[in-house]
Amino acid sequence: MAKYNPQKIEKKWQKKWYDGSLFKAQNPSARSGQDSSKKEKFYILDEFPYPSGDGLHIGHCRPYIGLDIIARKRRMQGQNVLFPMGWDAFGLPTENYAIKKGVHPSIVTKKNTDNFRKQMKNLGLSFDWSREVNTTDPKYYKWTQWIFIKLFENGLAYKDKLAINWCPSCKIGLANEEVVAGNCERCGTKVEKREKEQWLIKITKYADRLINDLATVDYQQRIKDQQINWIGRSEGSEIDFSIVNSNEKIKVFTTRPDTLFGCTFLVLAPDHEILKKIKNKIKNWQEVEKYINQAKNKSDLERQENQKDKTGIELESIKAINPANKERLPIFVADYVMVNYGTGAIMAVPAHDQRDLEFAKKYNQKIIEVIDNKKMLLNSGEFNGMESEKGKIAITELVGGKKSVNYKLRDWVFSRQHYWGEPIPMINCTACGWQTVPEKELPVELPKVQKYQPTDTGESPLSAIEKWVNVKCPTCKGPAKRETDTMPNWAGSNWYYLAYLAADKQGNSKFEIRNSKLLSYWMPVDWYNGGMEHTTLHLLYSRFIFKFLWDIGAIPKKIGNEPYKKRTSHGIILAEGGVKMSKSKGNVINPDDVVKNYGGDALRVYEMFMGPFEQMIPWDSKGIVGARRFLEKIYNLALKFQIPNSKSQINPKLEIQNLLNKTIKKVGDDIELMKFNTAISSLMILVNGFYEKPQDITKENVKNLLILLSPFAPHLAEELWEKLGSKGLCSQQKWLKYNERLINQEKVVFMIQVNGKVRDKIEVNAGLDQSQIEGIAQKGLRITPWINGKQIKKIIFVPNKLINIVI
RNA sequence: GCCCAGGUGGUGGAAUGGUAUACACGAAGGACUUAAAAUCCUUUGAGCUUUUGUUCAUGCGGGUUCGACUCCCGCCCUGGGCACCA
Repeated sequence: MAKYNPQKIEKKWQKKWYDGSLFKAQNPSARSGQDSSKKEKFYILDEFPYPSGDGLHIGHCRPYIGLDIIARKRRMQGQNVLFPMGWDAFGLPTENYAIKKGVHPSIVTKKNTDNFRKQMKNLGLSFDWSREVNTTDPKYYKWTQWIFIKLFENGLAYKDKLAINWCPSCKIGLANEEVVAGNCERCGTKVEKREKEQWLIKITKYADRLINDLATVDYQQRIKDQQINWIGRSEGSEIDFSIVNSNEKIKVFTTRPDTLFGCTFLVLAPDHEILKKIKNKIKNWQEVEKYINQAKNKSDLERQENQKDKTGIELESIKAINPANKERLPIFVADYVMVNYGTGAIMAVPAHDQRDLEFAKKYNQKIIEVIDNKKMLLNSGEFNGMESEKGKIAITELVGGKKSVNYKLRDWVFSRQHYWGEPIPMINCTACGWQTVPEKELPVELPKVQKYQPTDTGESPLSAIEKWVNVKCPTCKGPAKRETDTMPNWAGSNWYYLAYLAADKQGNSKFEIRNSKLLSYWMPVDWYNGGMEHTTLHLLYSRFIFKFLWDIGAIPKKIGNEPYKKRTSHGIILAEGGVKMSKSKGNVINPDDVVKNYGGDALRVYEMFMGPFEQMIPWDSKGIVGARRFLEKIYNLALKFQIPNSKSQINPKLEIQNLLNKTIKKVGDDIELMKFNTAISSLMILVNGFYEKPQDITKENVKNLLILLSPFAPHLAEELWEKLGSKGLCSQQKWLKYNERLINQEKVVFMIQVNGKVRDKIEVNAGLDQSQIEGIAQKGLRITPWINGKQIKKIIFVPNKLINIVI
């Protein structure tokens, strides 16, 4: 008997599938002529990877395989499936490699994407390769630039000088999102603060919509929670505090205006602008200034470390007035108050705020309780006895404050001082100011440079190319200069799900983001899967950009303003022992090796079987052996039916039918729930069942097994389908429907419990009623000792399942 | 500190109110073999028991229920996210 040889089988079928464009999604125009059956569209998407030089990671494979299973099943169910793949190819590692080796980044990118594509094909992933996109292709980034222009035209892109997070190693400005615990997300170097002119995008303007519209989409709750948390909306009041003998006022933001009577001092952030205005009135200004300078030099990390030991300094000879009770309040400067949140000043209520309490104790400030344990106000003048929740409005009104909303979300820093990114399509004219590059001149292509490394001054390497930098102002034709900063990695991934709709390897130049026919047909994405680490970055950014495009009419209104109908997340794969895989630890598993040793199908089955899809899970080099064994078992089973005269039996055995129908239901349901591990387990049970009753199974049974197997191990299914002499391709067969009648067994095992403990089991015909079961149950020899001489209080009956005698 | 997800055999895990430990890995014993690998068969939560059985066990402590891994309350621990956010 021939042996299962995945290496040979897999190459053969991959060639058939990809050469035959089997997974090509049909655009509406192409369909109208020939396909009158009107298939339902299904757009399923996984995040496109950054094509690094290390090649495909074993962890990448898990989401791709999972979604491939869903895509393959939906195709078999007759849907017009769009399952595309592309490359998010701008980025630092490629640039760093280019700097080191002196090779142009586009050549490195080409090499890497070729490798990724090959690796993906080795897994039999059913991507529509005719729609492959690459963010570094000028035809692609023309539209990334176009979106920027639209943002600028609509007042959502602006330039501002601000203290940015600066990585001294990468020589690059970082968004808040790219700073992890005070360090650069990429290289781990301690981040510094540096003032720089930067482009910013007003994502904060969309903060409320980004929260509220989550109610309209089907995202895993943990994803919604994390986004809401990140945006950090909090409602409160803004209240003005006058300063004695001054016209200046200190505005504070508080979520607890009900505690205003308990406010015993104010605290300003060290860089609060009012300090400059009132410094003449501050007796100890020299000391205060010294404190301010110290605070400025503290890094974010140092501030975090000093959380418990709060420092501050009182402004001597100056007092504020509590607008509620007219008490005179001391004013402090302390670095536990942030300048960029709220108003940069707080009213301290030490009785009801932990941080204020710590500070008050250290600097001997009064502590006044204003809320009792029944959440009623006290020590609050006319408001005593009022519910604190009502007091929020009442006290805000009393002092002439107004309702206010604050967010943790910041505007999005959009400038990078690097070569390998999309040039920002802006021109600065001394006479006219910032101008957009005219649309017909897009894309602004990256010019060729000699050196790719960023400059020590922090300017982009593009700034050195005078010929490119100096241009005519599009408005007045006077001398002007191009923007030399490039866009962050996130720019190209903002809209890539739209790029797949029109992308076509041959006709890429005709690519048009505003194709309403394609948008109307394909959007929104029906199912989007990606990593949890992108929840607050890419996922939020791309939702924002889609809403913006919708607002300006680039997206047909009827589609709605959410790009993704459903969002799921996969868990990462850890190394054996539960630690992260990393090159430095030498514990990285290479998918190429696994494919070589066990086959692509075995890798697919193992990665899906290893545990719940959304859960983090360690790799187990022994686990893959089980997957391989399972496939060999199927191979050997199916070969028995190669004998040409093996005829299908007309009346297959009922038990096998029952098992098969149960499996059809279980596999189908589980795929939709991404419970791939239990789907495979049920396939194993089916195969084990076939092995136990070889005389009862038919060729038809085995063919059904192959159809169910095909999304998981498509190569093997295809090969055996052919070997059984079946027509067509297995992956193009109709998905199986189960027969409800055949799922229900004729005989059921009935549990007999006494006081909730199982004391006996009986096999009876299905559908017996309570009195019939009671009769059988009480006669049972095993039961009698338990109920003998006892009073039966109650009998619980669950049809076809159990009877519980309570004594 | 706040938000989220978890805690089940030697291991990955299954079971969402009704037979706890499916499925797989590993281990032990056996068959085949000159031998090994592969394959196949048997056993495999712990205890008591010759068997029949029976008791205990899903992080800990309570509760609801005829019945709880599952629901509720209070803890402990692990992982992820956020964090002087007023």
